[in-house]
Amino acid sequence: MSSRLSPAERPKVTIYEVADDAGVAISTVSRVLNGSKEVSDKTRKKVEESIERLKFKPQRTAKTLAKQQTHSLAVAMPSTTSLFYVEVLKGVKDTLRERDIDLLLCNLGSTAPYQTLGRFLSRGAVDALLLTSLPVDDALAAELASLHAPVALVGTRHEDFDSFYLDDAYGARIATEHLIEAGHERIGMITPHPWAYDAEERIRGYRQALEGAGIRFDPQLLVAGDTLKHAGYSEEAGAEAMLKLLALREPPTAVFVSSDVQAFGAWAAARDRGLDIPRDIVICGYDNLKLSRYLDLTTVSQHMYEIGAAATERLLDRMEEDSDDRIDRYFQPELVVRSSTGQRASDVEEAGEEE
Amino acid sequence: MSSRLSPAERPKVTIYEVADDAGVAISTVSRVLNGSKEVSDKTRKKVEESIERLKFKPQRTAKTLAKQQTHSLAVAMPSTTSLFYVEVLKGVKDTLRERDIDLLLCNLGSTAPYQTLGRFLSRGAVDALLLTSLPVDDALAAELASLHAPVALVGTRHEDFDSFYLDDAYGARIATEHLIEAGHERIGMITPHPWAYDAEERIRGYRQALEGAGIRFDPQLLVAGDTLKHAGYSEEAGAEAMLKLLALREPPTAVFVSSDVQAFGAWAAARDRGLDIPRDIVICGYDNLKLSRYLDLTTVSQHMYEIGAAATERLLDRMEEDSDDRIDRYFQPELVVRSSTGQRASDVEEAGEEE
DNA sequence: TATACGCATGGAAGCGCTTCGGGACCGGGA
DNA sequence: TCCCGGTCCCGAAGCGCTTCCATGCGTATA
Repeated sequence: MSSRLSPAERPKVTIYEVADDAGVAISTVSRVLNGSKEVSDKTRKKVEESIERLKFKPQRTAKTLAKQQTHSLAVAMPSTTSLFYVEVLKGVKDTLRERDIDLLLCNLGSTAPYQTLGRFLSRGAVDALLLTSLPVDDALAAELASLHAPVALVGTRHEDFDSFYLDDAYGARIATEHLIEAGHERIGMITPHPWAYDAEERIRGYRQALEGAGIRFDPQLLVAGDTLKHAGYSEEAGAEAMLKLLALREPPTAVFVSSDVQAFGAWAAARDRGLDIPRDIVICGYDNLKLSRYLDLTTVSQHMYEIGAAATERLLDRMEEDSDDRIDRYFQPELVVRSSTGQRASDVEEAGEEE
Repeated sequence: MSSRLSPAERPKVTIYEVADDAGVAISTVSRVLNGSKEVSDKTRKKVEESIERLKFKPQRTAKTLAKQQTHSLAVAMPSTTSLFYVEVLKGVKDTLRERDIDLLLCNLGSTAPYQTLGRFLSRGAVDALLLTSLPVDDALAAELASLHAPVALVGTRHEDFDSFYLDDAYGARIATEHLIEAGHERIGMITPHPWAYDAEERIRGYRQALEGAGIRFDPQLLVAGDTLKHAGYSEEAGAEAMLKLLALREPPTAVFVSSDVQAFGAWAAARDRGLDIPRDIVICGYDNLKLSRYLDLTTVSQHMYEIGAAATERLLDRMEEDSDDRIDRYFQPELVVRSSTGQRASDVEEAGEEE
């Protein structure tokens, strides 16, 4: 290796050099590269040898321009590093595995989602877009349509796009019902910020469950943290909310928390107050993060991994052959009972999906 | 909006249409787009109006080909969704914020790192590459050099590239010393798989500490889990290893775990055996994941967020103006004491970085 | 043997932008 | 009045691929 040209001084090798070397036209080289069958075995072999000899690697960006497709899929989420969205991302990555497709990440941020999304919102910017947790209004729908690329929505719905979403009310209801069945009557709920678009449904489910059991809804028991980060889906906000509940004259004996992340914070806050869980207070989360199994937190599984995978699968399909019909599919949440609501854990057998 | 052409039938608008509309040459439009000052105010305004009117958005891919740069930074890590690397990723994203640079993710996977990395290893594939936890041998160094783009190494070192790495031995030593100071003598250590390239250093630090305190090293107390995923840096592996320790005739009273993730598993395993932490057994982790604060886990901070940010910063600098010198910087780990090693927590004041 | 046809290949025109060389036009100094 | 230098803009040639069309050749058909 040392006797040859160092990479830095090695002349740039393009399809032209390969064509020269093999004594064919660049169109023929291109055909070989793309596995076209209109090439005789003899020439193919010749070209392949040249490619090998020159260590030629086709430049993606040129192909991109010529074919008008980017080999990329963009994923836009409020935060690409929060535990919750990471689950979705895992689903995306695992289905993308082995495909020759670049994954582009776009943090919407909670403040100005459209701004950062903007980069992808023009024809030819990406081949497909996975958009999570962003309600789609008419203006955005028009922008998305102008992409001329498949778009999938996760966590929200719009008739023009493939939608994969959740029955939040149902999830909240089964969680609350579980607490009721465990004998609790004074049940608090920790929500994210009220303007988080998915808070409302969960509150509805919570109230449905109470109502179904003949328990009066007490507004005092419905609290949110003050920290704004991640629309209130944060450990900090969870802790703050829990402290509010504990400060009540008559604190709840059980708390349904809108997310596992908040539940972690709430748990820590209760523990710091010297409370034992589940002896002194019972906690139920929402999301079933992988971590929750190790905290032994009862929670509601939203199958985010599966949703991410399903949405990606669909996008890949449409990238190969687009179709006019739109998927509108919702995933049913599922209760996962662990010891934080009283039951001693005996469910360590859950399959761990690849990270 | 409804009276106009729908986006689908709207004619494709390129720089030519804008030039036509404004009555100038495309080169002039290009100059306006790039803020060149060789354009009179009058023409500039005219062009800007046309751009606005036609809703023109320059196509990145064309620019990419013309300028031979991709406006993208690739991050390659063993897993882009594991808690540990997510911290690094946060650092990357936060420093990239507001920059017009795409973030490409590349999962090395534990099995065939070079294969997936390959896509980026050719001239013009990406503008910069951040490579974590992958030891660089001569062959890889040559490949990286042929990128003709800045490369930063995180967690490993190579003289040809900017390197940001950690003093693993030191971190393991201060953790173990902390356990010793707390009065423990029979101290176990849970390592990842022995062939994990960073395991060795930590074991060395652990032994150094024991030695320094005159405690004999007992090979029985050095264990790893059997699960291979993530090179043993997983909850599962941590749990398995803890069970091995507990099965010893004379189990340890304190355990130093090579990573917080493993510590979570170890913690759960101990808890499931009815042990209380820290009363019955003491645990110290490594990494200081955000979550660890809520578990109240004593751990060693590796400042991964800062490292990710520093490396990205450097790459951005070199993208603007490359330099020949190479950074070789190491970060000193820091002990974070919490209640899992006996002390009652009183350190909830840690600043929470933006996720 | 002449004609038609199919296959393998070459040639050239894009894809949508950047950039360089040059030209038109204007103003000021000699 | 002439020349020179600047400013502002145009035209055209890339960037490295894909792909359509044309061409030449060999083979089957009449």
